[in-house]
Amino acid sequence: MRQILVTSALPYANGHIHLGHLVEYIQTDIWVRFQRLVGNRCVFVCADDTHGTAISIRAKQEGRSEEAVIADMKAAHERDFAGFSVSFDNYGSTNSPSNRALCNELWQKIRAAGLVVEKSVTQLFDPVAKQFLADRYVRGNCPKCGAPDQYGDSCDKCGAAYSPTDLTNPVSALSGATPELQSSPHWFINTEQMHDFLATWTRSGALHEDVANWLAGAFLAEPLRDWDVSRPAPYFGFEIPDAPGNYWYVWFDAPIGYMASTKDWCDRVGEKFDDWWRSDQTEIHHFIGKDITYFHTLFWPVMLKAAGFTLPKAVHIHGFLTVNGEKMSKSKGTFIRAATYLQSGLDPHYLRYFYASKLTPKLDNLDLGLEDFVAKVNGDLVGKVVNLASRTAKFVRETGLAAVYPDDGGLFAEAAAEGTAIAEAYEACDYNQAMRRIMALADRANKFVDERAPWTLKKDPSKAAELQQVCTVALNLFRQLVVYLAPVMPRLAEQTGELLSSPIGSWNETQQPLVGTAVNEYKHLLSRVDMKQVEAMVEASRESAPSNEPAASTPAAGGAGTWNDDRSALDAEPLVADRITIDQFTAVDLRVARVIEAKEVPEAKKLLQLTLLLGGDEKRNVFAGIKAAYKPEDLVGRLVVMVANLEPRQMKFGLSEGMVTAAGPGGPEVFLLGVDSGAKPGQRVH
RNA sequence: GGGCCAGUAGCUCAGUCGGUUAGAGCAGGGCACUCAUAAUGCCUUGGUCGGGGGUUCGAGUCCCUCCUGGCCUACCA
Repeated sequence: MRQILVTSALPYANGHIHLGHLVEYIQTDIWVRFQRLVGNRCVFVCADDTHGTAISIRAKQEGRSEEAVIADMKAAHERDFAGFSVSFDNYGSTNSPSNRALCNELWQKIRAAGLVVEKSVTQLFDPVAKQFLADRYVRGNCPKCGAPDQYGDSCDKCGAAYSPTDLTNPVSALSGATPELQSSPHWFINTEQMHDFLATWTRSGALHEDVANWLAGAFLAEPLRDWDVSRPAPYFGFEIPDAPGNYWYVWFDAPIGYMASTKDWCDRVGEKFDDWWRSDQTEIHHFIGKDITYFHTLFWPVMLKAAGFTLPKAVHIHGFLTVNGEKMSKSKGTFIRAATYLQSGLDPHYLRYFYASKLTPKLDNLDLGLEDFVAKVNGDLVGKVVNLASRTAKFVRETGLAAVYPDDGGLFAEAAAEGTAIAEAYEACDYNQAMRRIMALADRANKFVDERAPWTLKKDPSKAAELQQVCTVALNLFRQLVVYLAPVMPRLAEQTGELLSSPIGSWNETQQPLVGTAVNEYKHLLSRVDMKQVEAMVEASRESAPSNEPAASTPAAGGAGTWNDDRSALDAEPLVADRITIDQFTAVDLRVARVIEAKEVPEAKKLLQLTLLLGGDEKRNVFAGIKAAYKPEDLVGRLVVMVANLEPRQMKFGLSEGMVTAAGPGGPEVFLLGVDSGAKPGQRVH
């Protein structure tokens, strides 16, 4: 029996769980349930990731404490996970006493190992908010192209990367004050000392070959840079004991949260922590998304190694979720929260099955095609698997299963033998292959029922024994499939246990037929999905109507009159605290303009070239970064709002004489400002 | 610009070490069945394996090159 500790990445306490997150939790939970089913000791822990600047800012905006914010989010996360049958043994928080204690312990050991170095860092400091500013909380003019209101790390307009101290006219997004340069001590972990260890560990089999190759090329080919793990006060996190006024950076304490959650579980159930994190007997498996690969494959192993803990046996990395082949989109309604799915009435296990049918050990993105989803659930689960019980159970309602397992031509034995390959596929996270094999078995079982036609036997009382035999075989083949599917469809396994009067609790039950038990009345085990349910869920997730349609015509799931507007957009671009005068506003000459020409700029990735008419022959040539969101032909003729007195800017493709106004985060999600009908080109916006 | 990955049927994808006539599921077409949730079974249409070149007795598979898409990285506006 193996002893296995499994983690999923800690969701950040600043947002709700959505279908993208669920890829990971479902992938992990299936693996965990599989391990338990085959008889391994498998403990699954997770926690909320609670620290960092984003939480503080949100708390401030909402006028309550950080603790209050994270408590609410934790409760919401746990509800969502429970709704999708994610079977954590413990769900903790990085803001816990156990995590603080473990952070201290690791820190001391990493220091003792000689890996900690102190260096002075010069950063922008907000004199009003009295804190240092992370890159994204500094806005200013791009040092390269001069574009206004850019983040401190890179420019949306020209893509230039720079440091926040390079911005011209920098402004704090927190207070609107002009930040000042200020130095402060920071503590770093010198990962370069562990270079050789990492070179070996990344090739130890813990990582997919592609990942090891990427690390070798992108990081390990040259000396590793020191990793800055401290932040000066104020910061929502744990204060570093031997560096008062400084806090551990969220990515230092977050992975330690895996350990803290394990510790909490140990304390609760009477286990020893060292058996799980300081033991050769325990395999540690992390499941993560590819976006956080290097934290888990470089820094984390270094921390564990330096502090003398067990290294991960494997880090399983998955890709991102797309919906209908595209990035999840709030405007298209494909940014679907876990809670919205649950409220829609769709069975959460359907999503588990769908993800399982798509998941492989590769890092590829996974697409949730909504039509595909409906077809798979209805075709595979209802049409093939559950159909076996549905078409035979009632014939043995009175007799129960035969006392001796009849001759089935070797079907059960063949399917039992297939168990090895299915188990290997689960173990390797190749659920796609496991599902394919299971469905192939379902096909064979349905064929058997078709050939033996129990409905014909039913008509001839002298064939009652044969009828019972045929149904005993069919129901055993069904039950075998359900056991194979149990890691994915735990609820179905329970229901099947009730139907056949014998609970399912072990993988071994696929190897031995069930005989002589009572068969209870058949009730639908799963119901078909109607595309309309899915469409309703998408509608409930849609945040802003794509056209001028009033939002009120599409009430959200919460009922009429609710608009379901969360604050995610605000969080992405915090309100500017700095007030302006009316004069400053009127300095911006906003005008209604008609797009009279729009064309592609072939060499440009993001730009369209627009000719805007302000009336008469007053025209402006404007380059707009909206190529991913609009087609030129859809723009010609429409009215937009432009900044008419913006300093003209020489761009690679020509002179840009203004700017069209739009909302949205960028890329395909750009929404041009329009005006209500009646407005005329040239009119000023007041 | 540099690097990495991918491209196989309408869709989603298998395809081992280079080895027979390139497979599956879904979708499409036909037939059967009527127990089952319009479920199931049988038959069937559909591919220049992104293009081109090369190595080889033999290439979806190996090499070169080009095209397309994605990711990483650098730069330009």
